[in-house]
Amino acid sequence: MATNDPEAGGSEEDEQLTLGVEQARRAVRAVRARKPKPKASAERLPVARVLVDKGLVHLDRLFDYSVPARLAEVAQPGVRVRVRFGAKVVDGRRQGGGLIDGVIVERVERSTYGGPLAPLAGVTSPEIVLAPPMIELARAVADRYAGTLADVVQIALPARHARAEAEPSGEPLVRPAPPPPGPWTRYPSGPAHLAELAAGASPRTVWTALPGPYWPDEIARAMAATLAGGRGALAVVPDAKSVDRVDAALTALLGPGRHVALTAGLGPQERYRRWLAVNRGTVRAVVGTRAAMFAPVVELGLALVWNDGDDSHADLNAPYPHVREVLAMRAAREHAAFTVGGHATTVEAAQLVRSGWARPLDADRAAVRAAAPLVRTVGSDWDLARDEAARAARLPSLAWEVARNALRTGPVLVQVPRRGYLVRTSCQRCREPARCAHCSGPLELPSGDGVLTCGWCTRPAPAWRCRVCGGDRIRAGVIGARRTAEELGRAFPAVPVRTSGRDAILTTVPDLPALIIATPGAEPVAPSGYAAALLLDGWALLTRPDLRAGEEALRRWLDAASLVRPAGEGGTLVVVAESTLRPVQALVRWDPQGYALAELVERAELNLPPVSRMASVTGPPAGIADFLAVLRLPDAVDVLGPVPVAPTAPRTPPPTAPAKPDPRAAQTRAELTRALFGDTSPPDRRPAAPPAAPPRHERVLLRIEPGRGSELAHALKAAQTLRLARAAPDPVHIRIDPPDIG
DNA sequence: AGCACGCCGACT
DNA sequence: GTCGGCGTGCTC
Repeated sequence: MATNDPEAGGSEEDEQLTLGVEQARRAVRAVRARKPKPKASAERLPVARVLVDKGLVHLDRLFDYSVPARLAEVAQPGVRVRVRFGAKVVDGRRQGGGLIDGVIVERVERSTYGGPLAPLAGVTSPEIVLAPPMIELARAVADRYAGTLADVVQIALPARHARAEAEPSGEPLVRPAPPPPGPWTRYPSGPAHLAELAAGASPRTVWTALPGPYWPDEIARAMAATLAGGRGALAVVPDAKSVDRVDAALTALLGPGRHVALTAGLGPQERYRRWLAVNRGTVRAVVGTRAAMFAPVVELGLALVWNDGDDSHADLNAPYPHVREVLAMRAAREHAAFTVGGHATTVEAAQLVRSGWARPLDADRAAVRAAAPLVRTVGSDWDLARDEAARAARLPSLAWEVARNALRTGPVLVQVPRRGYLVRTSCQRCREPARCAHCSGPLELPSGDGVLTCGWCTRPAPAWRCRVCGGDRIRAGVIGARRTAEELGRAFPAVPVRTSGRDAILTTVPDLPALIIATPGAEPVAPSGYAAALLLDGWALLTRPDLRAGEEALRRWLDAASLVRPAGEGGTLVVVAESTLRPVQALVRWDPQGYALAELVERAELNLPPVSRMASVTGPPAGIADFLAVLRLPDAVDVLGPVPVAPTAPRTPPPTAPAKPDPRAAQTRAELTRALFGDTSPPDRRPAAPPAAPPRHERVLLRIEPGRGSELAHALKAAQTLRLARAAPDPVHIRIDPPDIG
């Protein structure tokens, strides 16, 4: 067994020390006196290609090292190594160069590098942490997102913890028996789907989950069926709260110890311990939050993502891979089944069905009707509640009456939008977001009485007309806050009020009359369902400046509505939004698929993602100009902009932040900030100095026709690489599938 | 990123 | 005559 610790055994001096101090000193002197003798290399595949763990420098290159004979066996592809990097060669000998970490990507017969190879300094551990299939996946993800292999590996590999590694991982598991279908019997093809998984088949499905509390159990059963077929299963959910629910369902189904939960909240040791159990194949079922998308499940049979529209599924680290995309890539590469599930359907999921890549896994209308609450709408023509306090809370009378009745039988959920939705323009008459006639970008109204201008291509739109209703009057959106929620308490003085939001998230509430006020995503679960839910300020969600505003609003409503009792048990939902709006209609009809499909068709007509692929490039104007000059685009790429970007962070971190801030995320946010604002000099020099003009930054959007996204990513990466190689000033940031396009 | 080598001003 | 400015370039 080779020595594992490079500090103890990596250098020649140390090796000699085991012979005794005096002897060693003599040996060292002798070695130094002698001409440098080529050390014996491994006979087979004497060259290791190493991904070195060093920032931007190496771009996307691997570095070749010779494999000393003593490491020939242990230096397998996928092991962590220590190498000297940055040494200088002075008359045939290398000098200096620090020891840095790396991972062996492959072993080859000969190097393509012209110069002399340095030897591997040591193998950190014989554990194969990045087996070739995982490296190939990481490379594919890097290509898809125009990022580097090193960045993706950084996301995929947890930090090593030596003590966790020294522990045994337990015994391999026996296959469980296939689970009974349970709640899957509510879906016509549910039991058959489980049977397919258990039989080792790999169906790809877009699962529209019935409302109600059964989805964690349904996920657990799909995973258990996959285990029964002798394969592994991976489920990625948006937040720790959801992990806990699926975790509990898995434990109920399989007993303890047959699966692991991977969340950001774990300490380094426990995280690595669980990850190793997965990597070693002793545990073959994983549920986790987004970083788990790379969990090295042995013989993956099912990759599942729940609620893929939730923005915490987009990684916060460059190159910002998305769980749905990564899992789809894994399923395809590893011949595993794939499921994207949720109460809502994203446009991306609809596209998977429409393209034939996946098939729907739905319940029929009768089952939907049996499970969903009664949905009622309150449009703009509210009559305010007659009750004095409800009036003060600006509560529509319908909402007030529904809540008052429901509070006799159980808790009532009140969903209020979070603060901070931006102001953008929409049609005065029909509320359709105003879009540019040329590129479908969002129209913005500069402060004062400016001309309507496209936020993407900067074309003015003086003669705008709504493309839906033909209206020509613009309205600027404003937003309501959570103040409404506080006032609600006064409208129902006898009822306990609890809130669940960003800072203090409740997971469950008792089945007792109470008002539960929550922001989207933070809704607690009531064991027997809420008696009613009020979705307030729906229009504020809908006028958000986001391409996904409608989809997002519907998704949040459906998630909240899924916590309400079925209509048959009196469950009622009141949404305060115009009943003529498409997302509202989709909620009333409980038709998320129909909505997503219509949205997809429209996106296709407007050349918008996900039908077209988009990328954004952000940076100082000089950097953008240079980048565009260097960029060799394939034909049929639209270049939209550049436009100045507002000095705001592109996206707020998800509300699922762990108790301890993730330093990696923080680092990235700092990086992002730097990228957006340029190098901010310390502001404390002159306390009285007027605020410096914010450094200008620009963003350009690039759009390519469907099916050619990889060409765009490739071109962007090539340009970025070229600029980085010559250390061009004014670095720019590339983002594929930017989340914040108007 | 570090850390070298590289070719032009003020010093023992 | 040297020490040293950090401008360009490489790291297997």
